Amino acid sequence: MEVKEFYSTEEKQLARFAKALSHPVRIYICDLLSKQTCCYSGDLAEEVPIARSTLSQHLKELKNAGLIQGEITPPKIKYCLNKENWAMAQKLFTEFFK
Amino acid sequence: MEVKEFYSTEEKQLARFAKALSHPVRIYICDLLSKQTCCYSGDLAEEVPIARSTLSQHLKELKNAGLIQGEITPPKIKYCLNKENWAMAQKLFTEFFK
DNA sequence: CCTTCGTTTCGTAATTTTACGAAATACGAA
DNA sequence: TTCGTATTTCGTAAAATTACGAAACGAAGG
Repeated sequence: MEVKEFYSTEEKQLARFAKALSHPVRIYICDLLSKQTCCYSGDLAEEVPIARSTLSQHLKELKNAGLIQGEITPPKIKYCLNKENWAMAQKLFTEFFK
Repeated sequence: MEVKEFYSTEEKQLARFAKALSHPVRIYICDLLSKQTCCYSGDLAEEVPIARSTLSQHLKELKNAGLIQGEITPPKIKYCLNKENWAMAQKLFTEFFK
């Protein structure tokens, strides 16, 4: 028997997006990706003052939250916003603050 | 000598707000407060499926992030949105997703 | 003054997050 | 196939988050 969920899908999804954005470097990355179309992990690594492995973890979290996606273009990996989910996040936040 | 900050004030502030909103119960609380004007910790405790002490911790986090404020009206405490910071969060998120 | 009510703080535990360097992986080029 | 480049995963450690119940607290009422 399923325990009844207290929180709505929207609430959980919004919290999930918020969590993905709860670190300055992830804000920075998304901001960059929303301005230019895409970027490479390596290019980011040169800008951002953290280890590459740590950056990779942050990218993974954004990816898990669905906000970005990575496209392999050997030997690099090109990251872009996931437009669909980005729009959904935008909508959820807009609703929330309305 | 101050180490130069990599992240801008806006980035850090946005991450801070996002962090405050990164848990469903805190989304729930803010949502409630944005719809009705105010509410009491006790009333929340009856709705929400967590211990009162845990709820108190969540309220504290929202307060620390500046999103809500508590007003003592003995023997209860009335919580409201902090309108000024709420507007700021709204603006930062709107900018961010634009 | 002592009790009660509403709430928060304390003590504690389990889990998650953040961070790093070393090692592993994937792929194209030599 | 071996090398070099780009990136991720692993192993690890420190710190933060989330959760609970018990205890403490502050103000009003008896």
